[in-house]
Amino acid sequence: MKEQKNLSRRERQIMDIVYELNEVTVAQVLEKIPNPPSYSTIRALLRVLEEKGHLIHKQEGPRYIYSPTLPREQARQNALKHVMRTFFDNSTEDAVAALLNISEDNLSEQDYKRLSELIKKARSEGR
Amino acid sequence: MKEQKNLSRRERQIMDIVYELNEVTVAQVLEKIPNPPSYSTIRALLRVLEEKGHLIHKQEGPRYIYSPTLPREQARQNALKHVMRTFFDNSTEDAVAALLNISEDNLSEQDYKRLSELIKKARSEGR
DNA sequence: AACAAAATGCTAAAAAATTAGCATTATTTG
DNA sequence: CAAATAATGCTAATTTTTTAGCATTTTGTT
Repeated sequence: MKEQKNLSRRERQIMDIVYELNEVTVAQVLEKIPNPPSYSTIRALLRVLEEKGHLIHKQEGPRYIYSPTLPREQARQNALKHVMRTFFDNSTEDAVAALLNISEDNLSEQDYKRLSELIKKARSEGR
Repeated sequence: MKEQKNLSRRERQIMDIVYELNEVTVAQVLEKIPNPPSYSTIRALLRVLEEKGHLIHKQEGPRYIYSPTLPREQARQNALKHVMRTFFDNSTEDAVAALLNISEDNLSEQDYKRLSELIKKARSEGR
């Protein structure tokens, strides 16, 4: 039950891409990396990640499609928790405030309404 | 204006500790690491991080005290943005929902009230 | 069916990260 | 103030990561 704290730099970069896209081919990973190494390199890393148990692949036509073994929901929870502890002293309020701050330009009246609903709901369910 | 995407495994681990504690000594870092390497090793890594511009140190009595060059507020924003993109498709709503989900057991009536306030405030300021 | 294109299998080398030891200097304490 | 403690300076070696090349196999196309 231990987490993927043990990822090297490139490995983490690739895992992030995998979680962003949910499923990836070698070519997709290559595209997503700014100054990418060779195709070979990506393959090697995906293979390593699979060996370590972080990815699985299925064959789809001519190519492999990789996806994470740890479901996105769990991975995102872990990620959030980590950020909460590292940067927000586990303060939900501070974290939400920062989220709103980041997003405010893109939020509609509708969105705010939904957010209020979320809190109302959590409040009632929480006790 | 580029970020600390280029941290190795240990480097990131150490930077996280630095951000969690705001200021650190070698000994503190050592304590915070589960299966820690030697004192020497931590020192070497802190030195590297300083060379790379991620940390600065001041002398305090007999020892160095390291702190991040990038202010916590900025670092936390970057971290949140990254999590948002990687795991939440940049959906503020989903992210807030996940935050509430993680925290719900620890939130008081008071806390919910404050969260509601936050949203109300953002809503009015947002336009 | 044959050829071209694109994928994987396997292997090995270069680069980077991680580690620790010894010497030296500063600080605390009895 | 002398000894012990605890810190840094410097250096070097091991391990891990990162990289890429060549061979082979599979797929798509004419």
